Amino acid sequence: MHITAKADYAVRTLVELAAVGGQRPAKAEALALAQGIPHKFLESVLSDLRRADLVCSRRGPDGGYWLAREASDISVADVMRAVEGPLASVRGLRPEDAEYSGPAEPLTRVWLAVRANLRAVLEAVSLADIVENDLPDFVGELISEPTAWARR
Amino acid sequence: MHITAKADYAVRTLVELAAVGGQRPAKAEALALAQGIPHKFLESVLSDLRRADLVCSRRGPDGGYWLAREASDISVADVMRAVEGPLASVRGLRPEDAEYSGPAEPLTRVWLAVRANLRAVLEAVSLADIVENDLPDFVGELISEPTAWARR
DNA sequence: TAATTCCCTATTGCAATGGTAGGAATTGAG
DNA sequence: CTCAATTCCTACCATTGCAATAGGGAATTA
Repeated sequence: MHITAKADYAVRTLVELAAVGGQRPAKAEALALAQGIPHKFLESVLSDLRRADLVCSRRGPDGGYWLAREASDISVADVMRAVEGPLASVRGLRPEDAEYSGPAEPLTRVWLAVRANLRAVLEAVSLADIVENDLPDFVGELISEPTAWARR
Repeated sequence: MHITAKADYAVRTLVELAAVGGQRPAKAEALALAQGIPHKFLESVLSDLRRADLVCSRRGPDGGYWLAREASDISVADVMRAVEGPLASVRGLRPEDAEYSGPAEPLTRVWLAVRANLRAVLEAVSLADIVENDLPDFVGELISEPTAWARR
């Protein structure tokens, strides 16, 4: 799984938005500066996020962006799906649509399990969890095992 | 996470190899036909697998490919790492090398948890498990939950 | 020596990735 | 009404990866 720059930027930007709170709109330029993201590139990310109804925006002086929902109601999975497509795909198809013949037939279930385990993390973690630095317990348990840090 | 054609082909081919058993070498052409894979493309996949010491090969009439190890000793993770790089990366970096500042700091741990959960499936399933259609119990449990099939 | 098969290098078409540039549309302040 | 700030839109660009194809060289066996 490759987390692209776009997805990474999107999550970081929304976390930043969640951190500053929704009182006054935050400007793209300020967000870009805060997270070290190229300003014009971030603008295209933000427009994806707006089209996915994750942020609202206003133009003009005192314009900017703010979260469309509460930070606790936006998961990392929501963000990733907004900027990339589905979380998991096999040769461009959804895992359940990948069909196999012969001895490879059980493979579909392997890909489904992969997606389920991906979702288990990405859907469980909200922007609020990140801002408050209070990730779900099972996340901490997952990475406390030494194998989680093995480089391989 | 996108499972590329190359990775998909690699797993299916090795499963096919595991199914026919290691008595006589299997020819690339036959493997390609059995799994519906373009022959010349499969050859390049097989050469990746050979360089990763997952298969052995011999030329000439009665040449072909066979598994370098027992099917129970090769995991899906092994195969995917042989043809794509590391299982998980963030903007080209390993998750533990992705550094964040400010409120996004906990993100590193989220990516580590994602990788850990990916590995949990891919390292646990061996080629033998697939051929025998006897996947680990927790895989069955993962996909028995209805949310595993939600399209979203 | 001939047939078979793997092995290696090169090339191709296409889409995705990660940006950059410029200007039009909207908004608020004076 | 006008000006400045800001988002919004379209287009462009360079590099890389993806999925494949083509052709021939090297090894192996009969």
